[in-house]
Amino acid sequence: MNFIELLNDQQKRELEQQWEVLSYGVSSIIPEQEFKQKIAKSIKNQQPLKVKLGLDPTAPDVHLGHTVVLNKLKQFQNFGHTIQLIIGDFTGKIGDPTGKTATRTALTDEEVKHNARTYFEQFGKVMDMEKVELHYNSKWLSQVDFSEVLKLASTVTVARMLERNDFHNRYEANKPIYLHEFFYPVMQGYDSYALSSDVELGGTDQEFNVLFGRQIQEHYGQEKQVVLLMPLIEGLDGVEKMSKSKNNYIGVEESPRDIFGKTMSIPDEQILKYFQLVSPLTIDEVNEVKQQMEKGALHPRDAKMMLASALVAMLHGKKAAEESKADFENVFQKNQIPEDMPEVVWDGNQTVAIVDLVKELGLLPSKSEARRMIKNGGIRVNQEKVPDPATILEVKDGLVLQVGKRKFIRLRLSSS
RNA sequence: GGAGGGAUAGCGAAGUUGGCCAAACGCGGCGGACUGUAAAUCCGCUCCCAUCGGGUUCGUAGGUUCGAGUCCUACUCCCUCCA
Repeated sequence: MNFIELLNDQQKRELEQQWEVLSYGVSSIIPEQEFKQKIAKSIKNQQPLKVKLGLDPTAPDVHLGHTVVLNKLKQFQNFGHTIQLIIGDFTGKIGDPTGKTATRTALTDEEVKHNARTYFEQFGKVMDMEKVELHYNSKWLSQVDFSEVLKLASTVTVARMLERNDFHNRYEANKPIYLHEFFYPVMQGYDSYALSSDVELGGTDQEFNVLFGRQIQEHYGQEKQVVLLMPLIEGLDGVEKMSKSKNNYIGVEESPRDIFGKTMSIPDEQILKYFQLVSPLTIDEVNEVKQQMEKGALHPRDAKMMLASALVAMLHGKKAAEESKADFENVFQKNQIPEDMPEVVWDGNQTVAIVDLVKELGLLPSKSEARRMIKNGGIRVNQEKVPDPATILEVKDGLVLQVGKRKFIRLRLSSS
C-alpha cells in the first residue's frame, strides 16, 4: 500500500518536513522508500514510529560520538515518535564479536542496572528521557527455547555470516570465531522483532547487525524495520573516529572548560560536520553558518567558538557556556588566569619545595616530572615562571599555581 | 603430542663478539615558542630520588662473571610449522 498517496496536502507537508529533518545528516537509509512510507503511514494513522537503539551494557562513557545518534533520536522525539532503548543485558553475556573482546566477563545484575542508570543520566543531557521506553533484552531472549533458536539459525547461512567484516577478517587470518558469536546479530535482530521496531539507528559500523533485524522480522512475518546509519564522527585529531581508547573524545560528563577547549582544538575541516551531527542547531542555522564560512564572513575560529558554546550549552546549560567561553578567552587569548579555579586547602608545611608541593597536590605524578616541568618553564606561581627546580616556596593564602597550560589551582591555608 | 621462534620502558621496535645500555628509532604523552585554538610548524622533555651523583629496570626465579638486556638453568606466557 502506498501511504504517501493517501495523505492530504497538509499531511504531505508534514511528511516533507519530517523527511527533511530525519534524513538530514544520515549516512544511509535502508531502504529509503520504505522509510518514507513508514513516516507517511505514521502520519496517516497518527501512530508514532517505534525507533530502536540497542546499547551495550558495559560501563558507559558517553561522548560526542554517541550524541550523533542521540541527536537523531531527539529529532524523532520532536516529531512525537517513540524511542525504544534496549539494554543488551542478555547479549552482553556473550560479548560483542569485535575480535578484541572475544571473552567478556559476565556482568552482574546490579552492574547492568547501574550502567543502565548511567546511560539514562548521560543521555538525558541530549534527549528527553521522560518519553523513552527502556527495555532489557534478557526479558525475551531468556525465554527463547532451543528449537526456536534452531529455526532462526536455519534462516541464515554461514556464508552470509562471514560477510560480516569482522568475521571475514578473522576467518581469513585463521583467528578463532566461536559459534556463539554468530548469534550476536541474530539476537539483536530478535530484539527488533520482540519490540516490533519500525526504525533502528546505529553507526555505520553497525550496518551488519542492525540490518539483521529486518531478516528476523521477515522470518516472523513482521513488517521490516528501516535502518538509519549515522556517520561516525572523527575525534579531536580529525582523523580517527572518536573513541575512548583513542583518547580523542569529548565526553558529555566533562567540565564545561574541557569541552570548550577540546572543541576549539578540532581541525577546521571538521567544524561543519560537528555542527551538523552533534550540535543542537537547526538545519537552517547550520546552513547559515556554512554560507557565512564559505563567504569568508565567519572566521573559522569564531565558528568554532560558536560551536563550542553550543555544545557546552547543550551539555551544561547556557550559563556554563558563557563562563567557559570567557575563561577560554582569558587563558588562551589574553594569557590570563581563569575567573575561578579549583581551590585546594594546603595543610602542609608553609615553607615547601615547589617540587614537593606540586607532587603532594597530585598535579604531577613524581618529583622528577615536576623538575622536568620547571626546566621546560611549565610551572608558574602567581603567573610568574618558576626558574629553578630547587625553588623553595613560601605558601600564602590565595596563591595561584599553574602547571602546564591549563591546570590551575588556588591554594588556601587551612587556618584562614 | 613433536619441532622451532619470541618475550625489551604507554605502544611498536632496535640491541644477542657480556662492560661505552636507563637502553637507538618511530608513535603516543607532556612542556616551550609561535598562532586564530589545546590546529599546523619548530624546539625540548619522556623510570625514580637527587646539586654533583645515586637507586631500581629489559617475562619470572635462580646461576656464571669483577661486570649481563646480552651467557647458563628452570618456570610462565605467546606465536609459527608438523601430527
